[in-house]
Amino acid sequence: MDGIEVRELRYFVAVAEELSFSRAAERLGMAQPPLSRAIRQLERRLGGTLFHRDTRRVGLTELGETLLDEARYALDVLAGVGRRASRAAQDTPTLVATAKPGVATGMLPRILAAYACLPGAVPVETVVSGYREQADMVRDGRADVALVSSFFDRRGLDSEPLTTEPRAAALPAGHPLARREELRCADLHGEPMPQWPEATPAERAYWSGRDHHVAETRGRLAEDESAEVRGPTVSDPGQLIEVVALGQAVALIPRSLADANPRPDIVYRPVTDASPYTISLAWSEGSRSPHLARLVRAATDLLVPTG
Amino acid sequence: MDGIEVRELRYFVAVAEELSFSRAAERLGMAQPPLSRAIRQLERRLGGTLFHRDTRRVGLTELGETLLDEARYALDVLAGVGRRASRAAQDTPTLVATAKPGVATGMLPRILAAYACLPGAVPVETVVSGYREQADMVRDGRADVALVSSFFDRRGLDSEPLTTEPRAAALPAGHPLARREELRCADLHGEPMPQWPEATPAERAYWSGRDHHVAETRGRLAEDESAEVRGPTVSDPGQLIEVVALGQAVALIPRSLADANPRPDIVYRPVTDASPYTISLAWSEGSRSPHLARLVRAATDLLVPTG
DNA sequence: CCCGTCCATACCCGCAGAGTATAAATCTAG
DNA sequence: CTAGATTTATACTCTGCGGGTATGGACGGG
Repeated sequence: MDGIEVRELRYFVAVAEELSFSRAAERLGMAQPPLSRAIRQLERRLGGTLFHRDTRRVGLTELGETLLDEARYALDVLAGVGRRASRAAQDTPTLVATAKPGVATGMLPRILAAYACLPGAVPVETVVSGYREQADMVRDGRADVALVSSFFDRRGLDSEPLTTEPRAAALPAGHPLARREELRCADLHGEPMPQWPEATPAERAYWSGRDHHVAETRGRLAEDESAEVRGPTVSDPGQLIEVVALGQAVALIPRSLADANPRPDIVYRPVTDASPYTISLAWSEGSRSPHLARLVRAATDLLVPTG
Repeated sequence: MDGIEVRELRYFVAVAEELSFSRAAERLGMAQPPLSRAIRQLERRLGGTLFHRDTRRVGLTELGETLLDEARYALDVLAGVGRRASRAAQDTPTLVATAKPGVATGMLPRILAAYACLPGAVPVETVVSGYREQADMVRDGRADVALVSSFFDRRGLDSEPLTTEPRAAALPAGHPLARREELRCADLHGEPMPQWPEATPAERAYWSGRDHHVAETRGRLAEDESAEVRGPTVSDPGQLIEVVALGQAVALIPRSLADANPRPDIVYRPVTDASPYTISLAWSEGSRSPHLARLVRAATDLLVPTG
């Protein structure tokens, strides 16, 4: 009846990810029998089974699925507490900021410069993060703040929008839609759209113009599964531009990305009803550092002139 | 270097709350020496001291203060995972909804009735919660959804606004400000305002009209410490009305509360620039139960007609 | 049909965490 | 100023639990 053990959660996540007790045990650096016992113990404590085991294959039950999600979340929170506390214990307090390479790169130095001018500013370290990794880095304490772009997973984070801009369609030069001056989301629905690897359904909806601006506020619960024509997979904006130029896809991109890539073989057309592209500053809900608060204040004062 | 132990967090919170190792040990049902050791070990792991101890008095260091906050949050998350998982393991899935007695009471039955009509609806249990306790109940898994009113601590919760209404000033009948038709927040700043017990700074700012609608979006970081005249302490809306009627204070209340209490000895005047009073449905970010999602959908469809 | 693979069971061990006794330190009372 | 009370820190012991090893048993592949 006493609270759950983190150790058990870690074990459970490992088994759920490997779908094998022996592989999970190896990954955890332990033997398999104690792992089995620990999972059994967790199941007894919860009063339900987490895995189907037919001595050959291991699969998650429905209960296991939901616990997996919750367990990951809880472990992130816990790791974040530990990391932030460790860093706060150092005698010279420091902030860590992160941003993905690309669109938002220019913004971070300006924010940090503005912050550095404030009295009592502490040193800020900048680290680059992989695509869509920023939110995780903030959640688990590897970073204090991140520049994130819509769409991102808001769980566990507070955020403040900094800039917002309309989105445009990037079309190969000869494309029929290029003749029109303005487009709407529905016009793009039959077209092949570039795919981002490991994108969530909500992210796919946003980048294909099917999110109906619901995704912005409560993405996890929103679902729009209307059929989508999937184009080639791309993993950075440069690839995306190339794919469009080759006529393999049509993309819905932020205006600034269009402006940064003027090319004769691509035409950009505003998409009037697409939800806008927003860059936000995000930080952990768990953290109440005054230094962090000042950095956030500096960023909003700089980019969202009060009015 | 390995992640933090929950046991350590529990111990730390106990000591931080009791500000005494021996009392904390008693509360935890253990002896005092192992507690001291555990805290020392935690301090070594973090690389900083958490308590000032002069063998007579124990006090939190700055690091301790921030860790206390984070630790409470993390423990809530963990407890929530455990409770939700235990409940999900029962063969008959159930949802638990909570609301404070008072303003929002009438709304919950309507939501639940609308939900109950849906196919596949599961039984919903209703529990009442103390004032401002709803968010905690959702965080630590005692409830799945809560009707919460601005202002509340959003950490760890997703929420969806259901209704929003302007706020008005409640003034004793003979009050000078009662002569004017409309007021602004600044007009109230010199007046004594009722105090809610254990209110956070952000809550005090909201109820005294000093939040500048910043509190709505990022309350934790907002601070407005301009001097406030504190009136008598009240713990429910009925008391608040009485206190105003007796001429002991002036209050900033939601319009519906004013409408529900027409009295000859109180006059209500709209406060045009006060941030509105919002009732939201809140649930844990950690949870992805489809039943919960349907309940949320039912509530929003009922109260926020799509348009 | 046999062998390999993978999970479960049985049993043992070591250590971390908890208890007891006690010292050291500081405040209070008189 | 001193004696007692209170509270944290130290020293030592012990026990329970988490982990390891060996092995059994079930299923699938060849």
